Amino acid sequence: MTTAEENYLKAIYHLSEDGKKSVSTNDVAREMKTKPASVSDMLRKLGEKEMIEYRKYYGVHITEEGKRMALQTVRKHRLWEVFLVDKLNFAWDEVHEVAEELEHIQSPLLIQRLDAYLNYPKFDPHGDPIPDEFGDVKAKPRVALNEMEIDQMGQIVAVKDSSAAFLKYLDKVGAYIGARIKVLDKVEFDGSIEILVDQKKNLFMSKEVAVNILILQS
Amino acid sequence: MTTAEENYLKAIYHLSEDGKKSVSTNDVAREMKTKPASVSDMLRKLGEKEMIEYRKYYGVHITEEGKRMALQTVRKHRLWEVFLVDKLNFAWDEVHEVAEELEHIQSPLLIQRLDAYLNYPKFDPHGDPIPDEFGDVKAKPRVALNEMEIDQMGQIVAVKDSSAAFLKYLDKVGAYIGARIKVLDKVEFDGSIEILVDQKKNLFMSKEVAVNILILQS
DNA sequence: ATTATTTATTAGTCAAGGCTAATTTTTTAT
DNA sequence: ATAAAAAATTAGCCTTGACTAATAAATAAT
Repeated sequence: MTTAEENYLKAIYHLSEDGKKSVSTNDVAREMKTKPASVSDMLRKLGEKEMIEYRKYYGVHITEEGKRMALQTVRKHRLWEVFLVDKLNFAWDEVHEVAEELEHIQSPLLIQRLDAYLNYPKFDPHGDPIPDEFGDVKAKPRVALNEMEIDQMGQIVAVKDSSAAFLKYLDKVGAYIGARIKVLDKVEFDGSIEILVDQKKNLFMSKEVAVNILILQS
Repeated sequence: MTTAEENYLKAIYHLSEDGKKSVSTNDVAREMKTKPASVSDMLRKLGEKEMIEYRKYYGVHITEEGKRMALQTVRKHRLWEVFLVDKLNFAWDEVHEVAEELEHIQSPLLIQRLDAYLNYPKFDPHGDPIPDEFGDVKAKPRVALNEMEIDQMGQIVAVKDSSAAFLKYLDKVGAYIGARIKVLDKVEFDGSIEILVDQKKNLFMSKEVAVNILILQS
């Protein structure tokens, strides 16, 4: 698998995640920032390698093998993101580009060792679950609070920014890991959000705060 | 700079290190495991970019700018090697291939952070000095004991294998960091070596031991 | 000094991955 | 049901970095 193939497969995998049965050439082109003509070519190749089922003019469907490969790449990407944030003190929103390069390093041993070194993390800094070496994802995905809709409920399970200042702020306003929350209102204009904490306390916060709070939805 | 260009430049840099004024096309081809025809092509390109001075049929000479670039790649390579050994518990002789890939990740910030995280190491696990961010190499190179010639002298400055077992062995035989040594004899057949420690104690060791002892030559 | 040999370069090809332009197929709208 | 629009594919070209075969230049040997 070349780097380009890995990237296409990952894109196709992500595009199929949202329950979509088949992914169109244009979808892939948009995601990959390439032209549809280039995509057609690559789909033919990935089809021949049986990473996808490719029926001309009808989009693609990822195969089990393709999914396995894509999940390996996703695993590597997310492990590197954890490394960058936990060990090298990158901010959670600074890591994507670099991880996009690091994920293509070919060394199963490296990933195994990295995983152990990071203490087998289950989530990346954005709250997305990290597949295990077999491509299995056990953990339920977390979502940033700002991405939730009105009336949705869940539980605060983690924060992205663990700076002292941020934790202090959370403590002050009465938000804590484990708190059950419900979205009461969202302001379209600035992305600020109002939530109900533990069915008793109303809490209004800016988008800047909300993006850093991870929710396990229920 | 592409990955290929970086690799060629690094090869040319290494080949010019041994005081050679100019490096031949064949030299580069051998080092890069490519054919001379491919090298000619790349030399023309690197010449146009003024990374090297290229006179057809007369080999190349690296420019200051080329040296600067090559040293950046060397720096990245060696920092990653330290990471792999110090943090991920790779053995010093297992890291080269992976570092060869990692060195091409493009992110100055990453390298800066990695350097800090590793505590600004001055040497890689093979004893080679790590250039600073400006390409300056202050430290004198170290050499593995097995690479020294008869009658050469120096001082033990580090070990590559820092396992308890190895350190215990060194202690037992009376070798220690700081000891002054002189090579008395080398056995061609198995690479074993006999040294004089602190001008008084003869010590015979296998190649397996010698490769793990780093000497600052004098 | 001329030939032989070695070394290096050019010419032409290939695969990967991108592109544009032209064409074909599918979908949508009348 | 057919025409128009949208989507996808093919054809043909480009660049990078390899290769082989053919040629040219430099060096070595007689």
